[in-house]
Amino acid sequence: MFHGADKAVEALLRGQESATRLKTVLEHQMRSSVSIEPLFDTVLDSFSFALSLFTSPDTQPHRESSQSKATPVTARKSPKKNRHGEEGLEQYIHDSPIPHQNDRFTWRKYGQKAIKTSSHQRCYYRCAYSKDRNCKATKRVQQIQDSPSSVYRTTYIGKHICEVNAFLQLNDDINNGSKMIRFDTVDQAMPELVMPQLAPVEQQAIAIEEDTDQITNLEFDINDFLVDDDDQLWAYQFPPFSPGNFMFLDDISGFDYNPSHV
DNA sequence: CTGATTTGACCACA
DNA sequence: TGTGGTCAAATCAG
Repeated sequence: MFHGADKAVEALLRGQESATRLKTVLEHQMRSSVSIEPLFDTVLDSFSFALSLFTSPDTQPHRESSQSKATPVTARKSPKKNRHGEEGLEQYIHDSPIPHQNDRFTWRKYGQKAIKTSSHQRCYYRCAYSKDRNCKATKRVQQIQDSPSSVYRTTYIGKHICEVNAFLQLNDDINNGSKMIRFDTVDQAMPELVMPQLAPVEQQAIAIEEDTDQITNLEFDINDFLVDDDDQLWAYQFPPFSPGNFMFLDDISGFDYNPSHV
């Protein structure tokens, strides 16, 4: 096997788990309000991630699907300082047929400009919490290919500080007796916070009425799988959706997932 | 009324 | 000096 095989296996397991959930949702679709699109995306992303490990085991894989692709750009040819003198900010490019909007973060448009090399205008967005939480993350969206096969390029620049700040604030506010698990430190999670997320499956509560009149409550979150302290693959590759990197023990009671057993 | 978007002007860099 | 990125006032929408 190659370096990263364990990660590939985990990705495949993750895809399998999402497919199973998708099946459950589809079987009860008529009575469920849960969106299945995030689950589709999760399945596709998981398999794409695993495949990328097989095809380029020695490099940090980037996620790619039939509909879109995302490419981290860590080294700019000539890091251009912005007007505040910051340079070398991490970039992440995401190409898709539609503008990449469902990326968990809240953006505020602050500019739009015609670009000389393109017939389409470029839109500039910054984190909606840029002022409140001093978050410097920005993104640019530009159509780089005309219809019918139009392609929108979303370039994420900088790291989201807002979630960390929100987490710290939340930590101060938490005074109840709930037990938490920290998956990693804030600093460890930080480098990837700007990256596009796996299908942003928000905390969804499904109330599915079974044929047997049995009520089953399925409450899940992608991050519920980030329980392996020894291998922080998913915490690194797919940062959590909730502020900070913690979850309540109540959420994972009965959880029985251990990749090392596979 | 408030928050979000638009848009022309300004600024920094190559 | 041209180009791309950001600012901020004006405008729009809920």
